[in-house]
Amino acid sequence: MREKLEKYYSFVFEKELIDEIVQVGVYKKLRENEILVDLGDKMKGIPLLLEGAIKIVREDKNGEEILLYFLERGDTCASSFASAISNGKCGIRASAEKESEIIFLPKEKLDEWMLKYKSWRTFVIESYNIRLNEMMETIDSLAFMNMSERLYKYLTDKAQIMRETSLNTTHQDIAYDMHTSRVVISRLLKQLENEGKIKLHRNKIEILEF
Amino acid sequence: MREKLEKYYSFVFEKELIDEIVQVGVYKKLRENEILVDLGDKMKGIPLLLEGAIKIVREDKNGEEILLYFLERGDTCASSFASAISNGKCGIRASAEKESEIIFLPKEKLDEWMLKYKSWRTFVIESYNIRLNEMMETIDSLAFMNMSERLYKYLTDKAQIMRETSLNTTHQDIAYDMHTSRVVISRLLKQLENEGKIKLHRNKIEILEF
DNA sequence: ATTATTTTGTGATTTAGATCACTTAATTTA
DNA sequence: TAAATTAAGTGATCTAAATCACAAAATAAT
Repeated sequence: MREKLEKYYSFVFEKELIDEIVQVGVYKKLRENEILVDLGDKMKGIPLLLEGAIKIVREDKNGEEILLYFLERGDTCASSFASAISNGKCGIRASAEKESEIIFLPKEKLDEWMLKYKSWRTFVIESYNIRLNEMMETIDSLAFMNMSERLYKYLTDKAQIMRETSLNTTHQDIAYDMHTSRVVISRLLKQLENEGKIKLHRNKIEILEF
Repeated sequence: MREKLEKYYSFVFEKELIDEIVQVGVYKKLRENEILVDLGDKMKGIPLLLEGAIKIVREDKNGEEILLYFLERGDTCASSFASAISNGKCGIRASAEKESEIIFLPKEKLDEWMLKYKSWRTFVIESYNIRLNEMMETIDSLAFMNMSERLYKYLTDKAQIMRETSLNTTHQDIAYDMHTSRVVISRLLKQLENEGKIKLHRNKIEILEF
């Protein structure tokens, strides 16, 4: 734990803060598709992502969902932070897109560290900013882009996060994330393949052009 | 200034913090439609809203825009905070939806107060949370609602923020905010009128049902 | 190997919303 | 008061995406 923490966070946190995190943080390994936070959960702390990729989705009353963004190593879940601090409920679901490793930080420390460590304050504010910007990007795609553009962005974004040039996914899964139908995705994917941007396989999409 | 500050913020901030705000804050009155923050601006501080209503919109490269949310008294602009702290650019435009009063807080104090005042920390985190939640609501509308539902939500939300049951606006203005066309808005408004939810006038929409 | 299941492909149809083109009504300006 | 401008109404057409209804592969289960 300390090793990875230092690898990804030593340029973010002071040494003393890293020491504290090692002391109070709870290491957890998430298997693929494991749910980390569910709708309406009250958070007892926040996760610090060491390795892997976490998908954050929003769900409406009819159980339909839409992808908000992905988290990767170095990220934390701003929504959890919010929920942890204010004892409120979390309006999102977070699930591991692949095997991931996190450190769970107890909420008692969150405010304490705000006083003690400048790097923690910066990290928290930075995290919120990144998240706000991600949300704006999501709004941009929904408001200004057509399905084909959104789809291509989804594929390249996800590939980036997963650190792979191929995605192991089905058309139906993409449709869920983008809140549309499988038929639409299948047709647009075929179109992107004809344009030479991707190559389709069963359960797998190769991205040829970024 | 002190008077309004105490009226709306005395339950939020400690007395000492209010004193400091009075000392370093710059009071500003915004006339209707005045632009407070524009796309790409670097913020030298953040606005604290005393009175009025501020509209926050996002614009894409083609100059098309979409409403993100409104701010009302007691709110601050989280995007500005982000931008001010990190010296980055602001990805939004903020304009006064009606005559408003703000206090401009210099960015030098933002981090200093994080150390000194628990209430300031809470306020900053709370503001971010509120904004994240607003953004999620915006995403919900875009992803899950049809135009008619979005329109009705827009009207009732805006009326709430403006503290009026009638809105002085044109169909075209609504169309800009919702990133659609005037024709679509006109037809849906007529429909809502037929359903008895609103009453249409020239340059004015009465909301009959909330 | 045969059957069942999952994933993908594809035609046909429908629909919300976009776009075009123009009219009518209200308000402002000259 | 007449002309110009701005706001709103409305028919016609178009299109992206949704929906329905299957067929055809690929893979997994028996």
